[in-house]
Amino acid sequence: MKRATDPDVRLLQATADPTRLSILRQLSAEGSVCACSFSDCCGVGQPTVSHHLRVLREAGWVTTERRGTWIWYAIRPEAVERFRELAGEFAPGPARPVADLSGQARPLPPVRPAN
Amino acid sequence: MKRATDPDVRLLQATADPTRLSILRQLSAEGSVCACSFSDCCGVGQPTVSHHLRVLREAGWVTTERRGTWIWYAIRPEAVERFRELAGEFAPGPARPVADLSGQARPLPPVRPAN
DNA sequence: GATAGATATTGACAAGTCTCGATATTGTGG
DNA sequence: CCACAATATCGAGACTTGTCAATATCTATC
Repeated sequence: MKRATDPDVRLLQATADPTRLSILRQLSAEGSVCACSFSDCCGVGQPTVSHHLRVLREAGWVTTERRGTWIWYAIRPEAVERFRELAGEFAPGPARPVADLSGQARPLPPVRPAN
Repeated sequence: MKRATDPDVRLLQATADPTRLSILRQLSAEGSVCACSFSDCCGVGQPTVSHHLRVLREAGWVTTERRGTWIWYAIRPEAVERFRELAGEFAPGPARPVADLSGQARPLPPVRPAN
């Protein structure tokens, strides 16, 4: 997989892992969570948790706040907002052209017929 | 990456690629698109497009309809719905506990203090 | 049936990802 | 300064993914 440069792809890529999805869900439910709380919830070791938290941070999903020895993670509202914009972008498509063309022997040729 | 079994993760994983995101956007904009239209829009070869369309199909994102020699792809409404549910699940967190604890010398110990 | 066009599959390779053990870093308290 | 706890980084191994060239499959038309 080529490393994604598009911020949207990075945001999506960061959600596309079971461990990170669990982390995001826990953060969504509890608001702010100490890094140490993830170690067992996800069934992976501490370095792995740290790695996933870094991925989430670099994708813009979370912020950190150091408090003494431990570090609290929280979801960034901007990330949630952007993700919802993406969700709003996706649609089954306008006016279902397939149905519109069902009476014809063949649909209209595609925008760019071939290569 | 261990192959994802969770349907939600598969749905998210399918979006986490530049080519597939382009495909989903084009489908969202145009409704139903012939497979041959993707070859050039994404700057990849025909087998690669076919591969990505398969990933999207197996993740539940798209359906296909054969019409003569070519095949039309369209986004499944169920996928959009599920994706939006996921988007609604994510939140910056309830009541911002971090701020609530800012006056204390130390925050309350995490739910599960350590390993 | 033979031919041509559109799409799918196969096989291979480079590159990325997830995971862990070991180690380094940072902050706290004696 | 020293020991301890929490977190991050490093290096390596197993696995997955994206891409392509070559080939196969399927459909329409002659």
